[in-house]
Amino acid sequence: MALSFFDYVERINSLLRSWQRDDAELSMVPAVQLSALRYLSICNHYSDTVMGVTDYLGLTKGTVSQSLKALEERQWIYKEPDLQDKRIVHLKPTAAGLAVVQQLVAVQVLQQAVQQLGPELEQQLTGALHQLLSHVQRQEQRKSFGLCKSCRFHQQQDGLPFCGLTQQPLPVTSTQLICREHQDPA
Amino acid sequence: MALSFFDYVERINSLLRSWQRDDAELSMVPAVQLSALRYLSICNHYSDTVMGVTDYLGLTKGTVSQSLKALEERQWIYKEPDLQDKRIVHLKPTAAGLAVVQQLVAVQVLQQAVQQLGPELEQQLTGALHQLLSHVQRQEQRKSFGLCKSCRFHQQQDGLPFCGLTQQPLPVTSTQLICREHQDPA
DNA sequence: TTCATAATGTATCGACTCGATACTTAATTC
DNA sequence: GAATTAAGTATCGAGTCGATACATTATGAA
Repeated sequence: MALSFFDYVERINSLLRSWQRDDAELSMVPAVQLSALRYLSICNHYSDTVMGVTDYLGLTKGTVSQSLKALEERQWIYKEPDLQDKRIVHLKPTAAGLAVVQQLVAVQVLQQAVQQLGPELEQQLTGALHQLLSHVQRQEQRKSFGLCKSCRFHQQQDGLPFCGLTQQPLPVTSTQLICREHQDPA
Repeated sequence: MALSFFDYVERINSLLRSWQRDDAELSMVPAVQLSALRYLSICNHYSDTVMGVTDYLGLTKGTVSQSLKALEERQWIYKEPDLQDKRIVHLKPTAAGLAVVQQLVAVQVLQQAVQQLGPELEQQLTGALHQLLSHVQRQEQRKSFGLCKSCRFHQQQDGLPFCGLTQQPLPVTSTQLICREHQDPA
């Protein structure tokens, strides 16, 4: 009997915790806040809301609302009311917030370790993970949070990216970000 | 730019959280307690202590001591003092505790999804993860928590398993479990 | 042997997370 | 226009978590 995939995930999680605790600057920052901050740095303009973070992190909106409030007090994000829907607030990382994301030790160490695998193994690893999540999402009816450009609603109109779900043109930068409405092509 | 390995890990973590919260019976049980319980169900007799759990989960011993106390109150584990070292207490899952471990939805869903990948992809995935953790462990001087039988101290003596580190014979069942003293072969 | 040091584990405290509940405001539907 | 739905906030209690202090037992050196 060998270690299961679940065991590896648990092990990696423990390592992530350890790295964060050993980080002199960020050890006092709750892990959820950093996860939310990182999400906000890689999600598109349809997804940078309280509910977006809520779905992504798998928590309740009350909990998330509090963590985001803390992030705002740290001045790592700021809020911007939506122009169309007055219920919605967009959450955007500040320059300081982005700097924090880029200094996350966990991301750096993992990235370095992945690179040591070499391009083939890295390809196999992320490919298998992608497929795995795809299966899970299909079976469980969960959101996939995939890249905008890999979405079944992603289109081109007059040479510019366009979202077939919202029927709106897309900022070019959005297509490289993840979206809470993402659906794999059939 | 595609999703990074870190992104996949974060995504899987969110799913794990969601599954646990949706679990009718276990949603009230803190995730740390379940992680500790599962660890105790797959670790050998050198590792089933407060410090073993502490190292594995990447927390402090005070925190872990509390969670284990809660597990004991649920009667999912029981304590057994060490015969040689009177400071040490061994933590063993009860029958009820083992039943809980085997009903963890997260483990089941992930296992099912991995199986859908097929044997080759599964092999690639776990192989890459194993190598990845190996690199990380070497660079960061962290514990690897690998399988007893894959340890550089694992030996045979009179046809029976033997630990070269503790200089003690090993129960046959231990060799299939993970150990906090595990070291990869040079 | 004896005394200092280290290791395992527990107890307590305060800051914080997290889910549950209740609530406000705004959009949508009928 | 009323009912319903959705986004977000506020508050509360149980529990996590790190820090600190402490008790007990091992270990190692003088």
